[in-house]
Amino acid sequence: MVLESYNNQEKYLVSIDCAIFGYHEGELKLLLFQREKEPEKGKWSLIGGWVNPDESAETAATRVLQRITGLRDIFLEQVSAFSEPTRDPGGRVISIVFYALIVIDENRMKLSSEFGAEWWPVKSLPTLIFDHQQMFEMSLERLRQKATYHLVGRELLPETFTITQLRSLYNSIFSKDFDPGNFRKKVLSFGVLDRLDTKDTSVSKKGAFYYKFNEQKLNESAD
Amino acid sequence: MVLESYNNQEKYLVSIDCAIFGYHEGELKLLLFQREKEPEKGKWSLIGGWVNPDESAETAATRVLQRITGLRDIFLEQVSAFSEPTRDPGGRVISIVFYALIVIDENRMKLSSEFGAEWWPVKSLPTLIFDHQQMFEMSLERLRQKATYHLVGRELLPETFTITQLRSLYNSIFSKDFDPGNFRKKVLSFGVLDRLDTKDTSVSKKGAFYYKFNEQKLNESAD
DNA sequence: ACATTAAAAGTAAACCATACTTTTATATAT
DNA sequence: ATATATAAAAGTATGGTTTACTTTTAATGT
Repeated sequence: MVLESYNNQEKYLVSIDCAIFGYHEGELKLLLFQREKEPEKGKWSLIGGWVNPDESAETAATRVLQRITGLRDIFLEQVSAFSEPTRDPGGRVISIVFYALIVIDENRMKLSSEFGAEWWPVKSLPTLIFDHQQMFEMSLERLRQKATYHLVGRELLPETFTITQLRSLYNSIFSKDFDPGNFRKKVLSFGVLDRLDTKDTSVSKKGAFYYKFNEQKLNESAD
Repeated sequence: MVLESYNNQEKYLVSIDCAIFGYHEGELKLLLFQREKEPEKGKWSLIGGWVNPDESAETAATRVLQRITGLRDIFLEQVSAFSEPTRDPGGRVISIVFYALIVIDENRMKLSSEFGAEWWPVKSLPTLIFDHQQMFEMSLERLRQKATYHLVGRELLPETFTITQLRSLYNSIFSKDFDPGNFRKKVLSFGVLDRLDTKDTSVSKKGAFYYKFNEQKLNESAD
């Protein structure tokens, strides 16, 4: 806005909320906080935080994510601003929502329990506070869009993985079963995966080759 | 955000900015304001406004749009929040950006000149202030996405129109020439257009049938 | 050695996009 | 009246992609 005076205008609290997706034990999961105080005590919420004076919303989200997970370089994308005047009963707060994708790795990841955070399967979430259910739904929709045009395995799977693991990730993102043969063909046609010489024999006697993302080809094919 | 205290937190000005698209004389156009004061005097900007205490960003955008154009029920979609701390040299302002689609109709539309507003072809825009160029680019990208999966004619064309007019709208949204036959086939396959008995004979001797959107079929096929 | 398992490769039909050609309707000129 | 020109509208042929399904392959454990 540029025409009217900047004085005499009401100011508002601005926060970020973040739908953190991870993939674990064959399921897409969402990281949630349990609320410790009234109102809404016991209910669950997305991870959030304030936007500080020297931060953009993106920077604030990155900071919060790093504090919770201990991880740097997390994939992050803005979903939408939520601004209904009464959306937060505690006061007028405008929240800018992001979704994030992280590799769930208990070793590298800070214990989320220290923040009262827990992973929930997206198929059976608890009741969320305020408008957080809607925030989650919009975030999942965005993730699906992203996963349609780009391979999202690098953000959600360990460094090496089998095509079957990638497929089961996609199955759980889209809540449907992709055909194994067609999925393989499609995924390899992106031309960004390198096949390794090693195999995963834990699930099949034949064994399935491990793959990893080729960063260079990934950059070349970027958007 | 829900955990920390709401006090002791900095508050910010929150505005909306709106990329208003219209279609006129075979061209996609953007409605812009010329800035009357320093800084950036003479430069152009998107239409903007403050978010009032009793309003969501969507409500604020609708109000501003109605004030500028005199029109109700304008199609409006949120694009993104822009929140770089220094994006506005006049102060910390977080702006939520929308794009809107309107039918340019001099009769029904309030003279935009009273606000110093002018229609600019998107192919030759003037220099825009602040981050408004980026706002425009993201808005156009969203419009293209929308137009890919939905027919956007109803929001941008008069009530009745020929397939050729619709095609030339799409040509100008995507800056390319769609094949007449294929475009017709594709567009009619959506199944939301009704052919009228009247024809436009101003451009061809054979004449081209007028079409209009069938609201019911449009609702049934919605998303 | 053989049965078993799931990966991996292969196939055939259906579907859709694209480039291009032909037909049609009609105002205007002859 | 008839011919001509114009662009709409319809049609066609090709190539690529998606989808459902089948066959082959590699490796393990009995």
